[in-house]
Amino acid sequence: MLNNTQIRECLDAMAEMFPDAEGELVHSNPFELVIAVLLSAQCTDKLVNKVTADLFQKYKTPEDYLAVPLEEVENDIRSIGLYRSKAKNIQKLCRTLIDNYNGEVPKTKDELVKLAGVGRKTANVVASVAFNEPSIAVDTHVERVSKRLGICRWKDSVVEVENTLMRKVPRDEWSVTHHRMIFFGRYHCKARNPNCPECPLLYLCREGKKRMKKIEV
DNA sequence: CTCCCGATAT
DNA sequence: ATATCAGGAG
Repeated sequence: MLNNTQIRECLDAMAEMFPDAEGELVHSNPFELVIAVLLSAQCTDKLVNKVTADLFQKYKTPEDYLAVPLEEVENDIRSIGLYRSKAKNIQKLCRTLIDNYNGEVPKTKDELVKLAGVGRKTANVVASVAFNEPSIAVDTHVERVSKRLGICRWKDSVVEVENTLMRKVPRDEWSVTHHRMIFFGRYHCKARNPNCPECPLLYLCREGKKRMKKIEV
């Protein structure tokens, strides 16, 4: 397990590698962001952006998604994958926004997680990006990077990873750290082929050292 | 825990 | 061919 100094070194290295890291889901308001993040489950940001380019032209409001049959929404997001549950969740979410929130996206995480298709990770992203509430959304990249480096334990749940990060990272760095960890995981510490040989954190990374030994033998 | 699921990289 | 992708619901 890394100590506080080592974790600080991780944050600094990531800041140097990805100083401008930020969310890559294209959106122009909180409602579009919720839809985009909901769609992004088990799918790349790039593909989500390709689909939402047309989707957000066609559907501007919660009412718009409810004005067409479920099958039409399914068809409009089909290429994303998991499209049946996502389409159903979108319409259900829109119904809730209209019935309970005057058609607006609620701002607190407690309210956000109650929306269909919105779990802890999506709620954290929306709260952070749309409403400037400090958050660390633990997605596949944040989880993998935290575990490889040794910031948390391999068996930790995503909630435990999130709690550990919130404890170890200063609150005013939560949102940038979250985005830098995603970039670090997406472009450098990749799931399949992590770039350990060129990693500035190799000297403290337990998984990296293990992998480098394998390569040499 | 399983299921949902198409696109893309390797 | 198969692992992986800004996960969430049942």
